[in-house]
Amino acid sequence: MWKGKSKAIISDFEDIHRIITYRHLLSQNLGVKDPLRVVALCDSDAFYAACEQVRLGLDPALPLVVQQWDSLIAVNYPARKYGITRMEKISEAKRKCPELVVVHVATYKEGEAEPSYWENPDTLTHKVSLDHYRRESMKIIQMFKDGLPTAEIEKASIDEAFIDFTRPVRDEILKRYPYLAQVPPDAPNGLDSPLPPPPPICWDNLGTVIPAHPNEEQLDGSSTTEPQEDVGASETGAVDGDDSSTTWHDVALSVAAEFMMNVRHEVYAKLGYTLSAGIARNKFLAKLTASYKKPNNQSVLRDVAIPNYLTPMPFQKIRFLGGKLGKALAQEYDVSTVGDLLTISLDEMQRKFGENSIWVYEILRGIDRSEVKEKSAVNKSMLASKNLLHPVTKPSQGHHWIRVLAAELALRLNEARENIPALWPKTIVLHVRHGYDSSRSKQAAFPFTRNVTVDVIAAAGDKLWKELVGTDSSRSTPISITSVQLSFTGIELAETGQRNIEGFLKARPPVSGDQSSAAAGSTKRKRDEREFSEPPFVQLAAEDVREDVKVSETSARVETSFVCKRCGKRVALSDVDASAEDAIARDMLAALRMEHEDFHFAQELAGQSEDVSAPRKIRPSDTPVTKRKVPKVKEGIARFFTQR
DNA sequence: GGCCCCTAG
DNA sequence: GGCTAGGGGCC
Repeated sequence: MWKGKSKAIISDFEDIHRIITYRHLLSQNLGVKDPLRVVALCDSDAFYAACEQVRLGLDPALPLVVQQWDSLIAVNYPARKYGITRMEKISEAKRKCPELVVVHVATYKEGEAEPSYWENPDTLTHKVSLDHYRRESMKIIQMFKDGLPTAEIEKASIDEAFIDFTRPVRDEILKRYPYLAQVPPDAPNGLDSPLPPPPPICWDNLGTVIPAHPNEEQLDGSSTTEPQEDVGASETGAVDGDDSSTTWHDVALSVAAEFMMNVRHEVYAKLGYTLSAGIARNKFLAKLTASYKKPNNQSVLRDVAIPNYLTPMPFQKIRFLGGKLGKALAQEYDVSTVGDLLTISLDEMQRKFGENSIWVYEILRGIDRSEVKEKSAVNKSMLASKNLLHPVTKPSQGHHWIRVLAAELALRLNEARENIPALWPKTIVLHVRHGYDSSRSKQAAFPFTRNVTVDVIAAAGDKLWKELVGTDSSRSTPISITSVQLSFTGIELAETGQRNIEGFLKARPPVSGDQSSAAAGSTKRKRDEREFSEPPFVQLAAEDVREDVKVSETSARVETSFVCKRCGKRVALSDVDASAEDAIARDMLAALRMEHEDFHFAQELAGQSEDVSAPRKIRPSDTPVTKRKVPKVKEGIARFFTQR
């Protein structure tokens, strides 16, 4: 029906045949409209597997997989030669390749300070940790930034980044071809005159150039095999027979390819990771181009090659069309390739799929206006989750997993704070999945605390848990919880009173009862190692876990209040909180103590005398999830400081 | 701001 | 399939 249109009509891709003028070249800020725009997508090959191979100092040629419980989460290329894929059982993979190197991903274990590599982690007691990969990822991104100081770099995921080469490439072109900097006096239209013909391009060692006309005979001599391990490559990155098709945009692509090649080599030399890259005129094409040839390769998509590259492409391979939208398109028109969809008019598409489908319409024609923009160095959210093979059936069993997840979040947040001390997660969210389908979540404001401990996080998590699933006594019907997720969202720099906050975070709080060290001047003291590296799990050890089971009438009631050594006041949990189960009440009291100390400390930093006002009962973590007015961000922080 | 859904690696 | 992350819609 819609099929049969096998050949793209060149006019569908008109946008790519723009004449490049002096004005284009000499303008600095044309943004996504820049006809010389060059974007790359660079990703790491089988990243998790590569991380383990590098970490263990193994030969990269060995077949290696990363295991997570019974399945695989990464398969390196040597292992793929045996037909091993992800989504496969370990036993199956080993059968296919007996000498397979199998590395289990690092896990946290109860009672341990940090994640580590265990022989036989137990899914009942461990949770996996991807920390090592996150750190390695940051190293690679940092090398991109160092090696390409004028390029825009956007980390797109743990193993890939977009790089906008437009600026460095323009600079380089002007350097190599200085005559372009001046509009010749005899140019017919001044700045709007076309640039002179571009020089011929030698694509050797710049990667694989995707042929413009794949069916035609290709030239020899422009072979573009990789210098690194890619000896077997027979790809001939043939340029079209006649050089007349070469444009200045091709020159730009070739310069970018040169830069990309250099950076990839640097990363390999310094970190040991092989990368694949795609270089094209925009993000979407760069992404599609990167997959042209892997691993350890880079490919270049010239503008002339766009129509024939795109037309036969199954559109569900395109970013954002891989899901429901792509499926809906395929079903609506009973088609599968980009070429098939080119016959659908914009009107038609918008009628069926809404205004926004202009985006799809353009993408199919190689147009993508999205910008490469640097993401802030810090993640906006932090999630720790655990699927439960043995579903939780009683609300009281939740506390244990909340603690485990809280411990991971504490570790990760404090690690992030080593670089950026004023990092503050504004909200904490608990997701709980019941059975297979339904999943619900609750969130609450997270207190701004100097020392984010497991206790503080777990106390907040417990509260959310109570609202989400209730308590043993409040529930008569059995439950079946198959997954628990605890996350921070809205992680940002605490922006108000920056200096105060810095001081607040850096200095060690006065130890209760230790009056001598209570002076605010103690900031000069070396940062106590314990402040950030105190293993959150230490407190989660045996007695705490045991506490879960021995909630009996006979055991003495846990403390629900404490007397502050500094102000002499008794600070108590609210009645509701105090009535919680022991283990939970304990967390909440610990959190309260933390906040109370913060209060004193902040007061001192602000230079107040101690006796002016006894700290009121501070209860940020007490903030209910709904209804009650949550204080504005600034007030939240400002509460800790008096104005000067 | 709170909660849900979609997408992707 | 498990563990993350980001963005958008809707009230």
